[in-house]
Amino acid sequence: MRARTAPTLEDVARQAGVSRATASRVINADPRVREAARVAVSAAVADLGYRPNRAARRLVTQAADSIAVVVPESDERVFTDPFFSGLLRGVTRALATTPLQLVLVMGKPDDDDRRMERYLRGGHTDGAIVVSHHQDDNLWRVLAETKLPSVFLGRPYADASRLPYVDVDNTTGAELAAQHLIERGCRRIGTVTGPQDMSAGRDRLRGWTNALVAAGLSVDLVESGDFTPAGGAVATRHLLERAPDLDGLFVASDQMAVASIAELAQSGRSVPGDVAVVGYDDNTAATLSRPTLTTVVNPISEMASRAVDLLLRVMDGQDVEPEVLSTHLVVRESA
Amino acid sequence: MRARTAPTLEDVARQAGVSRATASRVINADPRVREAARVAVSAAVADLGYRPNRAARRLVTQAADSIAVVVPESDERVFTDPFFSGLLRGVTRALATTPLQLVLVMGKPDDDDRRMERYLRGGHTDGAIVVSHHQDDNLWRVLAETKLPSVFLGRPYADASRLPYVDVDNTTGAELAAQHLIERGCRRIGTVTGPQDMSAGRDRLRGWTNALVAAGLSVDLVESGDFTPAGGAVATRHLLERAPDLDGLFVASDQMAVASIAELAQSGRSVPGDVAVVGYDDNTAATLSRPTLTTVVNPISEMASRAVDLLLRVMDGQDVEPEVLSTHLVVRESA
DNA sequence: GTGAAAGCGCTAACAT
DNA sequence: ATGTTAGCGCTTTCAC
Repeated sequence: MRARTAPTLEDVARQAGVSRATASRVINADPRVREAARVAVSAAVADLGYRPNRAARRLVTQAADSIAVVVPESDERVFTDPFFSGLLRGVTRALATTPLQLVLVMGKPDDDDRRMERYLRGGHTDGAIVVSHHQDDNLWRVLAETKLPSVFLGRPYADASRLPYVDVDNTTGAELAAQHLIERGCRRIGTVTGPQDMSAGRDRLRGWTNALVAAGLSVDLVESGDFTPAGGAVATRHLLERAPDLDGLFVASDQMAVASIAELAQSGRSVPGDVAVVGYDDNTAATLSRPTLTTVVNPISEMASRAVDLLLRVMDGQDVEPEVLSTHLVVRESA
Repeated sequence: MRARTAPTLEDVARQAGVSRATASRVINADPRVREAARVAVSAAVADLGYRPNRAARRLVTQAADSIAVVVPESDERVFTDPFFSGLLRGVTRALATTPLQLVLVMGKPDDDDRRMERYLRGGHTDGAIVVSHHQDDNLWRVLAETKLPSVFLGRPYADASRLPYVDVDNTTGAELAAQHLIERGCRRIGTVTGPQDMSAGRDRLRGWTNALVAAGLSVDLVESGDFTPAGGAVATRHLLERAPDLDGLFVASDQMAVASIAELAQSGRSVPGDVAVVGYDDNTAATLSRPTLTTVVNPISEMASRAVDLLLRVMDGQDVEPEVLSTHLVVRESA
């Protein structure tokens, strides 16, 4: 009859005929243990179904055994935008092979005073991945001060942080999108941007601008969005008022692009017939949309797992370089 | 100058001029402490910015300070289906006012052997909320055996478990949907069901059947889906082959309904002109879809927070009764 | 009502 | 290479 309570390291040691310390060494892969002892302990662990008590380990190592994914956005946004689903999926998968647990920390900075900052400073995690970083977020400062190993997913707005990051080449991505529109024959091309206090938002606007300038087209049709469907709809409406002859549109996120298409339909315009539309992200919204979206791939899951790799290396004390992934366009029905 | 390391209970006690034990009592709201001591300790806590060390507390109380949300589905599904986003949002919010942490446990039972079962048996959490329960999942057995406080979100397939649950009246919801189609004048009405090894799938089929039988219509046009867009598309195609004269369709989830509409369009049929479509869930897919979806409200976030309330009470040793929420139809463009 | 002391399960010096 | 020992920060008897 197996004992009611979970087996402890003590039990393992006794059954293996060694001391607690040796058992601990085996479990933590310390090299200096005899083969025989190693085998005995491993057998005991398997037999007893031993699992180290996390709380006890944390208490003594002062490590949290977890990493935080920090998202300075409302839970509403986080749980509603496919971008974040992809993010969470990537992080979850990358963490699956480690003993690390994922702690999701979200909320606008002002939401609950400085809850996030307190959490980060509290030493509750061994590392952090910061996503959706805005210009005014002082997260990078907190992170630098606490020396908490951390990496940004998406280049931080100001490079001043000197913190490692993984990003995708948003500028080129947006250029690809705009060029596609131009090659299609569009001449009156607008854009609904992402937030201009985020590097992704700015880079995508820059890419769009680059392409239009190169083609000798006017770059006046810019309306700013905030990556939400509602914001995208408003921006599109404004664009239409300013340029009823709009024939091409680059929208900085798929979620906004879907809203744009709805607005366009509302105004009696067909897509891509009257207005060709290119989105950004290539998430579920792109394939669920009618027409399906021509869009730029934003490999969020891959970026997430790369960010985890990077973070693991930082936590290991290694020096790391930022990583920037390349991207490409996926042509579907909308343009 | 503040100390580099976080203040401990010892520090608080010293500053308040009491023993560690008394400080602990104040923090845990033990009634037997003098008012003066209570005030002194509280002041010290505030002054020092003291936060109890979770690991230490866990170690001694043997409690995990966390609850698990158990989803026997692939991470792909969980992070892709808006239903689960709503779930997570509801749980997160309900937990915000407690010191409990959320641990997401997901994966098909066979995915990683019996990882889930091990986790649940391991005593790593103080309670569990089980979502998306299938007929063959033996989770309820594990839960009953371990006596881990738990509640199902969505009635378990077999009531045998005697475990508390919160559910929504799926049968009535589906009836509402079918009745709407009937009142609209549809006479050849089909349905794409949810998985028949889940109570939600069966209840929704039952509701559809009830309504059609009551109206004297044939109930032969049933094709089973699995709540995924791909499954919904296939089922719709089959339905169309069997009944080219289909004029009404009840789809058991919004995600599948969107796929159905795409299939319908593919076959040259308009919605709602040729075929009226009603979905189920009322999540983001419903409003992002073109045409927008007429659908039945599935108040997942509310169910989630109710489930948390229920679980908290179970953890507190109280007896609880299952809760079943009512629902209603939201009429939009698709029917 | 309060303090002293034991101990939760583990790791990490420090011996040997 | 291995055992002994001392805590990590907290709660909880058990005395007083």
